[in-house]
Amino acid sequence: MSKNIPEKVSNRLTLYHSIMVEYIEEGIETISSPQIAQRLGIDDSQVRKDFKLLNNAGKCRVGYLVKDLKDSIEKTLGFAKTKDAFIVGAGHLGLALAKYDSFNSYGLNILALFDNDPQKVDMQVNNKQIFHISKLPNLVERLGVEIAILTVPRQYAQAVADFLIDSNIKYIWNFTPAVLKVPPTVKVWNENLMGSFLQFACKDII
Amino acid sequence: MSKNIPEKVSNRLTLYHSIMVEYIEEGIETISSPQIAQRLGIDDSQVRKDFKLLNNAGKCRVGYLVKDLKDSIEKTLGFAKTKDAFIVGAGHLGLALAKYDSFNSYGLNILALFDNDPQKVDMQVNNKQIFHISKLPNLVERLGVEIAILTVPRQYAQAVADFLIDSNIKYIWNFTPAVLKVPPTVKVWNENLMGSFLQFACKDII
DNA sequence: TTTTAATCGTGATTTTTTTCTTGATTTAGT
DNA sequence: ACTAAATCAAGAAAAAAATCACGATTAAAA
Repeated sequence: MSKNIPEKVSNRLTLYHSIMVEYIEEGIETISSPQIAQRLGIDDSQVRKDFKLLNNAGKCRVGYLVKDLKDSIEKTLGFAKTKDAFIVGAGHLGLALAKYDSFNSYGLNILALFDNDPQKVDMQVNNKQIFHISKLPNLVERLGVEIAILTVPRQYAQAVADFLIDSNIKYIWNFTPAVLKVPPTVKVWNENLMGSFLQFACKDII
Repeated sequence: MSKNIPEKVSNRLTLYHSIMVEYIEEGIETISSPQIAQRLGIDDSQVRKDFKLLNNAGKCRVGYLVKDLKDSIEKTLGFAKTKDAFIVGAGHLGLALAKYDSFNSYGLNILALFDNDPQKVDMQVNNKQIFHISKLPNLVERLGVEIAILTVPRQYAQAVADFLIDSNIKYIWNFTPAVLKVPPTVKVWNENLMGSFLQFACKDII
């Protein structure tokens, strides 16, 4: 991904992408920036600026080709390039993510889950096996997996993260509310469910 | 929430909050902006600016009082004010969110779940009952619930959202990848799992 | 006490992001 | 053809956010 896409932009790009998928399903071939802008409650020149970033020219009075937009969003966001990942923590959230097929169409390939609960080990979820956590280091090495999706309870988050780092995991998508301590070689992405919700709620609901 | 807290700030506030919780557990009473900044990989003056927004003064050479910071973050983000919500869609994600106890401590109170699958109806999840979706309008009215957390499959998202809106739901926290069409009286918050992940992944993993 | 180093507070600067504006283009209607 | 309306493109302007810089404060060490 040569270009450095700002967080806000990549967020909007995925929203645009969803709209493109919808338009394709409905057989609509072109879409204009005001249409999209109105749908998302943003400015239409914002939409055009974002599309320009994709090097995707529109046609005056007509708009953009839905198919082309969808393709270049996918290319820009790297959907095409599949990335393998492990889910660590086969609790409810872990299982939910394992079943979340959208990941696949967005280029994130969940290979397996890990847990320390013997009852869960060897179960299958959405064709993915749950392994005992002790098997992780070996599988990381054999499969060259760099990404872990962390869905364990908060109190174990740091200890498990340390274990993942020892096992050579390079990227942690952190769904726990803990703020992980990691060395500079490891990148953490905090999925901050409450943060984004509070922002939403605070604006209106008092 | 009188003040209009920008999205990025409220995001950082929840991260600060997690760190405060951790410090309290460890019995540490003060924390400095450089400590926090280093942990999150951001600038320390940024942290101070955010704290200033909370009207929370620090002490030179010492830092801020952890307890005070935690309290004022909670006050500012409205943790104190409990908000009731329904989860619509008792699939894996819906069940996971129903079990996610952090919601409660952040002031979001899940009252019940709804689904159209007769097999799921009347089950209990984390002390919350699953009702048939047809019961929703009545319960919205009786309990005065304004928030729905939407976790149905994408293809039903718009239809279910329309139903929620007819039932007088005012805020939709949308976990589906669909971009909902709603009237201006209804606010949608898109939880864009892939968007935030792609942003993370794009930066490094190519 | 005096010095030193860490830390705060805040105004200035820079960078990033969004919105505004204007002119060109294109389709559809006259 | 000509006109009108919608739309794109792109630069300018404005707004927002992040970073820098530095004086003031304070706790601990010399």
